[in-house]
Amino acid sequence: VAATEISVLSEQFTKIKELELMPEKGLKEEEKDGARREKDHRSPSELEAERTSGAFQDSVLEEEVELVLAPSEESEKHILTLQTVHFTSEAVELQDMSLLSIQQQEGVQVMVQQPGPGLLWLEEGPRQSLQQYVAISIQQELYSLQEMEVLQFHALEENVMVASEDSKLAVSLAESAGLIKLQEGQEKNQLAERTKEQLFFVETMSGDERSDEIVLTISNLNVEEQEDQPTAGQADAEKAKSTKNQRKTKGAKRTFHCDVCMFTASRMSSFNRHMKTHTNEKPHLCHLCLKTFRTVTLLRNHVNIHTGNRPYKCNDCNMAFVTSGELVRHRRYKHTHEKPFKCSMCKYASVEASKLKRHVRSHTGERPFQCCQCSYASRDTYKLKRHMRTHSGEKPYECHICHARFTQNGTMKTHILQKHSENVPKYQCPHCAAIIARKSDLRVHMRNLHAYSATELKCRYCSAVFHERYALMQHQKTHKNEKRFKCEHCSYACKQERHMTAHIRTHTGEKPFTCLSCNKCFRQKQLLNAHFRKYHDANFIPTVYKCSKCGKGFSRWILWVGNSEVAELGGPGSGSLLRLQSGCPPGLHHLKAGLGSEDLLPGQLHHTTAGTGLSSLPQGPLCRAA
DNA sequence: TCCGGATCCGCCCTCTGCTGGTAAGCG
DNA sequence: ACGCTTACCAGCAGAGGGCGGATCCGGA
Repeated sequence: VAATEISVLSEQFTKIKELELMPEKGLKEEEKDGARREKDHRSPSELEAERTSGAFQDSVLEEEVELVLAPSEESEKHILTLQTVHFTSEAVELQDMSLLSIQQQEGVQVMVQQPGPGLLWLEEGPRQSLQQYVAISIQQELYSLQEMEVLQFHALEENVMVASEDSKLAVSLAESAGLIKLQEGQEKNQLAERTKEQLFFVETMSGDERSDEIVLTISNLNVEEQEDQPTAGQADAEKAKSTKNQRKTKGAKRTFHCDVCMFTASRMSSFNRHMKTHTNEKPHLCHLCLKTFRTVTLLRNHVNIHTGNRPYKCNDCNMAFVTSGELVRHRRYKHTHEKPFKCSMCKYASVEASKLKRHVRSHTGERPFQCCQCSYASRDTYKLKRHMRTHSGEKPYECHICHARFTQNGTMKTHILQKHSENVPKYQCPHCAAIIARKSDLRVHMRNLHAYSATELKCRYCSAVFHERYALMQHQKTHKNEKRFKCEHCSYACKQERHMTAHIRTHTGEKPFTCLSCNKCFRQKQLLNAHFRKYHDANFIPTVYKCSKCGKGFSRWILWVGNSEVAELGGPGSGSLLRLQSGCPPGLHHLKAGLGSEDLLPGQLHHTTAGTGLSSLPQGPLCRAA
């Protein structure tokens, strides 16, 4: 319990209460427990005038609760010690009209409930120690006073000159064995009628000479927040302050208006129930999770979550729900397909209003959920949450087979489908033979190869023009086997430009590749490399392929695959070997120029004589020029 | 006080589609 | 050997469906 001292004009309270207090003793008590004792001989209206003058600006609380009490600046007395304490909600009992409730737990706790005119009552539990606590809650904040024995409360109405002595509620803890209410119902009503101001000032003071009595006086109070430390409680206080129970009579029918939210009700009970929505009053406790609720019905629904009790069962399927609302919604989604919320800009309709609200953002472009780390903003909370993984690096989804991790569940499922599943669906391009694993990639394929191009796509080899890339590529393939590069100086022709470049050097005599070791020059880089390895690389061991028939060695050989394909391997040499079907050389024999294809035996290595090359071999089903 | 309907927020999911990096094929 | 092309792939965002849970309110 803190003992914060504030200066305040306080005489008014004593005048209001008409209490006889001893300033000297009050000062002592104030030093001891922060309670304030002082007289004030002015009326509430005078106080209000001073209040509105706004001179008083001292802070009351030490820590998280900072309030500014507004009465005046004249008094230098210390009025109240306030500090937030943890409040257990045990035995909080409020009635519809309750204004104040008091209870004792570990000592004494005083809880000021508002808004609403009505009762002031106190509930007291067993005293457990001499150290008493008085907790005062003003608009959800809870404050504590220490070592208080006698509590006296005084609720005052704004602009009431002097409150009746009878309206005071004096409670002696020694006497209080249970609930103590205002003693006179008539006085309660009077108080209820007159009490309009919803903020209260709580004043504590010693009650008698024995120094074991403390008087709390609750009166009107302007509670203002520190500018730099707004609190939820204060916000509610302001809301509550503006909330007035307005009973308007129109003929025989009365309506009740809430100034906070414009709610109206025709019945007092409805109005009172509504007004509870503007407070944090939640007296119904779930004993399983300690959550609190405003009504028994809400609590009952909540407890059903714990127990698994789902009383609302769907007749069309085996689903069951805790609340009727869930069942109705489920039936709309799954069975009736009723979608009452329709978009005015498109054909979209939804079961829930929130879905329509979310959908409308796709029309308006509204992105209310801003990322705090980049410029991204999303249209709903989930997308922002998902986006935040890009900053945190979180990858919550793991492939159970290869343990690769992913940021999104869908990405992981695609991964499993593509990498670890059989019979993976493929997507056939409707315009070509391409088969692509993903639909989205097929779309990319279509866009790149089959989309119409406004600009003309010219063939590299002729004057043909196309507007589709795929058609151009198909056309250019027709040039593939053409020896379209023709020598200007002889009849040589070839398919590749680089070959023609090398050939031209035979006419120009150009030998641009020079051996750094012996200055010998070559027309082609490969020839230089072979020269260098053969004559200047000490570690070079030439590979020799021997003819199985005569034992003659050769530096290169030919891979013959099946009956139709020939691939040349190996470097230039004095001759060539020919292997019919790779990896199975039961024997080797020479191939001589002019040898017939019938002499080539499958599975055998053959060779050509030096200088003849395979191009001189006869063409046939088993042997093509390579 | 209770019940049912309605509303709201939040969470998680699927489906979809685009993007950019990369490896492999090809010329 | 090199550059271009392209399918493959993970990352990421848009849109929407469905449900969980809390809350409010009218009416019985």
